[in-house]
Amino acid sequence: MTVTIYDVAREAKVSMATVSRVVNGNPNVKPATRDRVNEVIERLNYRPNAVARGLASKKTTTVGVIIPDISNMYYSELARGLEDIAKMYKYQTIISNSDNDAVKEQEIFNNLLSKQVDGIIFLGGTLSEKTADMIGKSSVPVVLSGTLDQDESLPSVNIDYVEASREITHKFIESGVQRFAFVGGGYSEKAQIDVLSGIKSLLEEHAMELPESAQYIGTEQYLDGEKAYRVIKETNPEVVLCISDEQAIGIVHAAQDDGRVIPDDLQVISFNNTRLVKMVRPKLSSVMQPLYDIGAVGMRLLTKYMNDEPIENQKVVLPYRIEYRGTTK
Amino acid sequence: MTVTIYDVAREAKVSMATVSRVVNGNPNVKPATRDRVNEVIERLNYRPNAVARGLASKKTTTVGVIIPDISNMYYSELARGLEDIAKMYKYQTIISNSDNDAVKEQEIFNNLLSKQVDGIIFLGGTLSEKTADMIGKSSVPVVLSGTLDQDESLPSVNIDYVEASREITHKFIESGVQRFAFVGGGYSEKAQIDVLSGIKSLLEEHAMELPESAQYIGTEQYLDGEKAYRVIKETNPEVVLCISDEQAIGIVHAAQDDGRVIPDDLQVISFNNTRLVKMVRPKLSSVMQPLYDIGAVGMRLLTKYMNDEPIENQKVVLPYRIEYRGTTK
DNA sequence: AATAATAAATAAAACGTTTTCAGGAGGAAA
DNA sequence: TTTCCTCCTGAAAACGTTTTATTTATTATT
Repeated sequence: MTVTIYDVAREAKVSMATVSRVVNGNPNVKPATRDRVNEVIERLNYRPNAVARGLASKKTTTVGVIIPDISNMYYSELARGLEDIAKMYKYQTIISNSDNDAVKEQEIFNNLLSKQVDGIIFLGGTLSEKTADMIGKSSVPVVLSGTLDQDESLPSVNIDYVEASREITHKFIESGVQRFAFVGGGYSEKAQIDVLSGIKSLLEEHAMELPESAQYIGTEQYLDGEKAYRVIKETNPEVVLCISDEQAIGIVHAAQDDGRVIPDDLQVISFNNTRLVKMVRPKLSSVMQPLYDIGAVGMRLLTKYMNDEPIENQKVVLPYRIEYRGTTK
Repeated sequence: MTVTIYDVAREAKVSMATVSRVVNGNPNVKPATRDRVNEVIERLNYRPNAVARGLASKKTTTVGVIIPDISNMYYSELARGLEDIAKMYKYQTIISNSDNDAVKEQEIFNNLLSKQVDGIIFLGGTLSEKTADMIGKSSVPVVLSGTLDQDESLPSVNIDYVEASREITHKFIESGVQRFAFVGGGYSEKAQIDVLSGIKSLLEEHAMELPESAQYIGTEQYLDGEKAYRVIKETNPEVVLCISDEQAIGIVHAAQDDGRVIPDDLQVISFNNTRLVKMVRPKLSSVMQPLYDIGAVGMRLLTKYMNDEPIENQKVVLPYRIEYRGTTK
């Protein structure tokens, strides 16, 4: 039925080994033989069975991707970067949604190992201790894209949220802002912690503080942004730093519905930087994260591990840029 | 190093065949034996090698997904639906971006076959003749989600764009609209053709027509929407039907910048229905497509093919709902 | 208690490759 | 001519399962 390497060998009057060499571009084969084999391959329309190949060679040219939610713009952008680079290096990607749930992550991880993937990319806003443990013990290389583990010992690609947060806070303090608010939530727990610590550290330096009541942790969705506004307005903030774009937009609209003028009465800036930021009026000020690149660089790093290339930097920090658009003064 | 079925067999003092039966839940094994084997599996932390399994059984419990662009909200929503159902049926998904390019589709398809996937889901706005051909000849089942082939002979899941388009056009004609415009482009060629045919057929019934100059075909992105506005404004349309949400939002903003009031001076309605529609002001009127379900139902259909279950309907048409929000009167 | 029927277990082949090791064909060097 | 390389090629083992055909153990039937 299906044509195997054996059929090709017989037809070309060579051994399977030779066919295998031709298929894999091994130079140890006489050009004449090579041509003959290739002709037969063409004629029989032979397509190597990657499963058999994987069993024999212990390499599957497949990488696993653990992602919180592929329908989330932030992560789907990362995924695209990932996949492009994977394809460039001839890898296929098995993608699985985890909802950033430790139990599901564990399940997926085991499934991937059972499928004998050559490496794994882990995306997720939080890295639970259990998950970090599992990754640490992994027999195949794992790279974190857009996350960090507690002790930063795992290979990862990120941006520096603390620094971005400090830079923003600094700018607002300079311009005389007195009352800050913070909105986070959803998958982005790590970002949340870092951004908060950035704000707090800088406020502290200026003998200011961020009251509990000016902090809202929700679900990173648009509707949750509207909810967030109702909560934080109690502290009458002049500016709100918000992790998620969707939430930020929700806040903008809720504020407008409440009769506030953006950015005069309230300034808003977000950290996710999906394409959304330019699709609303006023345009959302945000931290430009190189989402595509975070994925792409992560995958590139993983290929290095998989091919035993030398690693200069197991922890990559990508640059960000802060763009002040319409929602800030 | 890695523990194999053979190690388990030796340790449990049974044959590999018995271990295999236990692992696969085959009932022909004495409870006592089963327990003993399971204990050993647990103790040795045995994890079956899916690659070897795939080779021996000729089933990989893996499905391929050919998708134009995972970072596109429309498709990533489908992908999430897909993957959830796949997971439910114990399948893993290899996802690959095609940009809806026939050559890439061909490449991906061959890679997937070489990986011995049990089935393939094809997503794409257009189905080129070559691609349709390839799918027709496929040795594994293929289901189209959100596309149709020319002669509608392939299994597919869709909504009826023609009907939706006619319904909308009818509503506007009733309300006295005289000048229509249409904006399409990007991956959604099939949708485009259907929506256009819907508009035209209904206009014809009312002795009206859609001039060429009121039709714009671009790239489905936000910025392209602004461009689209500049083109179609020449015909001074009262309403524009637009395939892509992003484009539609671009049109709304461009029109506003041009001093028009939405929806009084210009009404806009779109067909993609991503989460975007509720994230802009005024909220975008749109055809509510069950995106998640188109993916989910497609995958369910595929599982039926893969498991030789009886198929009632190889062509599934899912219901849509038209929601008139802020961008229409 | 003997036999038939059924259930449980095994041995070994098969799946389609890669890879290791060994060997043959030529050609160059001694 | 002999010996030594180098370059090609082939035979066969290995990869870790499932599956088929067979054997052995157990239970039911008379």
